[in-house]
Amino acid sequence: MYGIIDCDNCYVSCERVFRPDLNGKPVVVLSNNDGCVVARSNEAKALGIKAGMPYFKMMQEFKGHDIAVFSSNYELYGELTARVVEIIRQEAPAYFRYSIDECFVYFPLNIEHGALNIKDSDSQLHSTKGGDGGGLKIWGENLHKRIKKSVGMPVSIGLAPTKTLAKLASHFAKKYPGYHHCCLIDTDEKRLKALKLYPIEEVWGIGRRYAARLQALGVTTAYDFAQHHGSWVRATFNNIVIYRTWQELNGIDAVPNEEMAKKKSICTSRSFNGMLTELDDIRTHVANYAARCAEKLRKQETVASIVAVFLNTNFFREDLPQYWNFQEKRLTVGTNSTIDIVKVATEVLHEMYVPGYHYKKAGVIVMGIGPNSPQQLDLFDYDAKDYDKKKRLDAAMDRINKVNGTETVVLGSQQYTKGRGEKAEVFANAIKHDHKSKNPTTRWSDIIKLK
DNA sequence: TCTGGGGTCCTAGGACCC
DNA sequence: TCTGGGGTCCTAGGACCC
Repeated sequence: MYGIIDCDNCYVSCERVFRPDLNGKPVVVLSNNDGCVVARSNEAKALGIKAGMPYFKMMQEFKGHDIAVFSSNYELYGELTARVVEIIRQEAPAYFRYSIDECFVYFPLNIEHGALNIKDSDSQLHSTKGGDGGGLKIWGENLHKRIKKSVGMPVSIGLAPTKTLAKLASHFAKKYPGYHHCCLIDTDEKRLKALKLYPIEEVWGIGRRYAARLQALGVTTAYDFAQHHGSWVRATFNNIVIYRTWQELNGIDAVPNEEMAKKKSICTSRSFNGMLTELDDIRTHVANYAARCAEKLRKQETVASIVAVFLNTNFFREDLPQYWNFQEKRLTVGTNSTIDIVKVATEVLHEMYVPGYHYKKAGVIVMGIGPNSPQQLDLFDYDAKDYDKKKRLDAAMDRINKVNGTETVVLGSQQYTKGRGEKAEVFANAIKHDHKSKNPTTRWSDIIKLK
């Protein structure tokens, strides 16, 4: 049996942990640069605010409504969701984190004759008879209570024989209060009932394209899809991924369980606050993206041998000339040194920058990722002394930035110079975030004071 | 004026190896 | 007229996820 624990309106719920006065009120959280709506409370959804809606349009359309608005605060969301995962780790026999707000759990159970036979004696579950899986249902309800009480995060829990069915169950847990935040699918009867109530376009693994094709073929619910023969699915789509989804809806465990321990590519990109025309300004941003990529590489103990940069103008501005480019550079030796990656990324940027355009966004992608030890070195061009020096420098920077806060020390090329005599700014300030909350769980200066 | 930022997997086709 | 039988690696494009 699988379970999925899904944080309800995750970012909004994080903000509400320290703003309980906002419970019951419409709340939205914005993307970087306060661009789009990325999270909405149920009240905001009920008003008709759509996901991905540009913030300025929301302000026009919902003028006069009392909507609480937050810039995204990933430091806070990362910390609170880590607490949720820690509780899951304590309560579940096996788990893997799927995204910032979702976590799968796994129970080594067999369903036979409608009863749950618990094989894992260490688990806190109790065997049940009669096919209603009462033990698991109670486990889920208790997990919800514990997370709500200890972290303040409301979660929805779905439990079923496959991950796709568990995701489906969690939607019912969210939608109907009668489930007490936990929905269990442990019989064929419940499975078929759930499938009939579930629109095909909301099935995990069915995106916009497949949904449109299926609907054109007369498939409107998960049930319609599951009822087709497997051979029909294979013949129609000739695609193993959608076939696995079909299997999972029919109760066959088919989607692989891998948790991506190490990223195979790492990307850091941002839209600029406004538009930039000068190479020097863009270079500072790219240096920061590159430095972040290097940090991420070191954190997962890997090196990269390809550094790529992309740069583009503002696609929404049809009145301006458009430019888009992507270029990469391959290195003989993989690296995770901030100095190396910033240097290469800057060189690539120089090659692709064309004056005269209004640039809106850039990004750095590192690829060709491999372990940092043992590492393949260059036979002819290897300076061991330099390599060790950079390694020690990076380690020192990481340590200082961890203890004293991000960007306490950065390379000179990462500093934004405002003008003569003015203090240079750091990366975090280059992004617009007019409605950002504080970080009471990670910064002493923001700690909550009780009266 | 203002429009996010990350990732993964699969497949087909081409280049190359013996 | 007839033109082998295995492989690997890489890339681009298309789909999906949060």
